[in-house]
Amino acid sequence: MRSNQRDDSPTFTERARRAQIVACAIEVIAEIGYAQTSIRKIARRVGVAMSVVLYHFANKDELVRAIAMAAYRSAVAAMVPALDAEATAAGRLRAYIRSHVAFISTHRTQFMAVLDIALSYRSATGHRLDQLEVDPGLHGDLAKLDLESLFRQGQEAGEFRPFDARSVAVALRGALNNAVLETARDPGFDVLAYGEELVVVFAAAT
Amino acid sequence: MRSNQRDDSPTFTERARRAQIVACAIEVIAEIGYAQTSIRKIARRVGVAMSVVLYHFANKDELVRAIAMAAYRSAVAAMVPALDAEATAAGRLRAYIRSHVAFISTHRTQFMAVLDIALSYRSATGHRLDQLEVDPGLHGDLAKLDLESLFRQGQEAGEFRPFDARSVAVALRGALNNAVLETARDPGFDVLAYGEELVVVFAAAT
DNA sequence: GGCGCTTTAGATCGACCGATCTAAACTGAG
DNA sequence: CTCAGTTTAGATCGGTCGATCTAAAGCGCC
Repeated sequence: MRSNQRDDSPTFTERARRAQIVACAIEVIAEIGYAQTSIRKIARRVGVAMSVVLYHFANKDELVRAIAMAAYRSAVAAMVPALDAEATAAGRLRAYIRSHVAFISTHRTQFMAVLDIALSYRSATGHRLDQLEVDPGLHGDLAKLDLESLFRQGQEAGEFRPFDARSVAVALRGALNNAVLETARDPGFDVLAYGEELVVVFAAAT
Repeated sequence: MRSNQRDDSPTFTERARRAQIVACAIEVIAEIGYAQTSIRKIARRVGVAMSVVLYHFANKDELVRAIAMAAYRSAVAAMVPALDAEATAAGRLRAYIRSHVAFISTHRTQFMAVLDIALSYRSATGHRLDQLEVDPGLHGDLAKLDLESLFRQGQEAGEFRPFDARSVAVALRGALNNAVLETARDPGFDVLAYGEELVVVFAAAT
């Protein structure tokens, strides 16, 4: 029976299974790619019937959302403290790049899976999604990771030259995401050294 | 009957159909994404039976290869002359960025389709492909578009500071590819202005 | 120890996939 | 006009997909 709390608290089994399914789904996506990943293959990896996965997640979209949520939570936990420790915009930019590549190197499969989802996912009408949906509680912390406003703050404080904030943000995000793809292509790629090059490049650029 | 040439010259119908199918495939991929694109949907867009597509292309892979070939050919035709007109490595870097973003803005759907393929495509074992296969005849010109060796040449000539050529190449490729994704997310994104920002950023960085 | 909720396996559904086959329609040279 | 080669439409194949349903098994509480 459920606990005597209000009826919204999940069972122990429920939470463990969901976490197990999410973990296995991340592995499968990182291995064979999101496009080739099916609920059947995830269930096979977990070692249960496919109906079990769809019992714990209403449909495929909800499973994908849970994967993204888990990744965002760990990324925020790794990066936000590093940014909060910096007083200047230039310092926060360095911390953003360094904590980002550090997260990539320590959470490789998780990041690859989420990036693959973000690049592959389309709505029913074929539109890409701007951002994977996350819990409302994460929005505040996610705002701290908005590069464009970080650049603007640095410009207002006179730390940065007056470049186009959006363009440089797009460029840096592209450079960071490409680090994940490069790691997928060549597992020996040194992501941390790459991050230090980015620190130099974007320090000179701003 | 076929022409009196040796038997490898395609019919007029053959070449026209292949070109038509490739063009429609690019449209479909750009609209709904490579993952959701099927031979059936391409055939529907062309207005023929699915078997017609598979009559002109042995299988899906050969069709994808033809799409990539067409895109590479037009990209090489647009970018290589711009690079050849420059005498210095710094000039070639500027020409690379400017001709690249110009190509993106003039061949948007084509570039989006090929990038989508490159990001989505996996081998049977799940590995990404490093590079889409192209005609041997294109390899020479494609080598001129290798950013890493461009950076190395500039360093040997003393034009560039001694940064890690591969890292900066990965960063620039990521920044340029992200321009295509940003355009997909926001059709109003000014790719040419973005390119000028990149010229400034990577001039300062090198 | 039996009851009720949770969780499971397995069968099944309709849909779409890439690929193949057959036969008909088309086309141009003789 | 005839006929061989080219190109087409349409049916069909085996397979995988996400989703649903049913019935049984598991399990904590009384």
